[in-house]
Amino acid sequence: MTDGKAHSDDTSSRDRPRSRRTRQRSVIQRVLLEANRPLGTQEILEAAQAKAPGLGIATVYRTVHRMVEEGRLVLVEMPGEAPRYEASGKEHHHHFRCRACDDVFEIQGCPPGLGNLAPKGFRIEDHQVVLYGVCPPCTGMPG
Amino acid sequence: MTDGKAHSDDTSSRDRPRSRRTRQRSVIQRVLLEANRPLGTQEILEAAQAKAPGLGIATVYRTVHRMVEEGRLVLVEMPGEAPRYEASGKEHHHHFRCRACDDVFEIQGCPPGLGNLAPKGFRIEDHQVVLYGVCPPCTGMPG
DNA sequence: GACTTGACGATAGACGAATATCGTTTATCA
DNA sequence: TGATAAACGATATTCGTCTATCGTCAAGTC
Repeated sequence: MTDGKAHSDDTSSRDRPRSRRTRQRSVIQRVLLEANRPLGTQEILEAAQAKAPGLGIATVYRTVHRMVEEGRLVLVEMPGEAPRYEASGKEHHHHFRCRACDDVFEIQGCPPGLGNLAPKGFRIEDHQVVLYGVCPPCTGMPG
Repeated sequence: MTDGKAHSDDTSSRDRPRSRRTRQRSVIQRVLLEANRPLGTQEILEAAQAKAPGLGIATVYRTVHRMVEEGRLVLVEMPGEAPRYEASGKEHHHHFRCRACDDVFEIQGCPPGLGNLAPKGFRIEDHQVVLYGVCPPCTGMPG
């Protein structure tokens, strides 16, 4: 290691000042961890403002970045759209995007045979599957 | 039809002025149609400038948009990246993105069972698969 | 309660991508 | 070949997202 002195006892929190539990931060964290789907910054802002009026967009970005660094949140990118964030630690899964409400949902499971798709010579390290359609609420179905 | 008078003989070219065959346009079209992979605007610009020095980025955007409208090009979006474009009319396929050179390649075939992934109530209309890894040239392999 | 400083909200600025503008060039056709 | 306007290159402007700044607020601590 090159830097990281003082109270550095963990690689992932090198010399960051001690963090405080503020109302805004708790609300944003709760919103993200309780949502069972990835949220964008604007969604986070609106959901959080319902519980903490006046909360600003800068705080959303600050908190989200911090949580990503801490490993509590993962970045979810959908083609052609702004980043979303979801709680980390979940099982391997993919996403479904509703074309009616634009929400993104988690889809458990993974299609087999993905590793055999690419021709010889390609080294496959990872993959991402995105399903598009209409979610249950938007089809009028209960669930 | 509501508008479209004069020389309108095709729905897809309603009242657009007659197009001209210019050097720039031919070069851009050739670059795109001969590439066997989706290209971004910057890639298109650089490849086209090799054959038509001085060609500007505005012309790339103009030509690409026109070709998309004409149905000769389709938009290819990868998560978290700027749009790419590829020749249309190809069979259903997906893409592989090399993490070494950032190029995107076409992958024929499609994993089975994608329609069964989503839970009951979700109506699946479409899907997209993205593979990540290292392409043959970047692994040092011939092809 | 008072002090220290991390965190806040507001907002200006940065940034990359895309579009609009405009004077010049040139494809097309009589 | 000359007239017309489509297309061009350069570049200013816009746009959405994200970051930096800064004065104020308040969490944590003694």
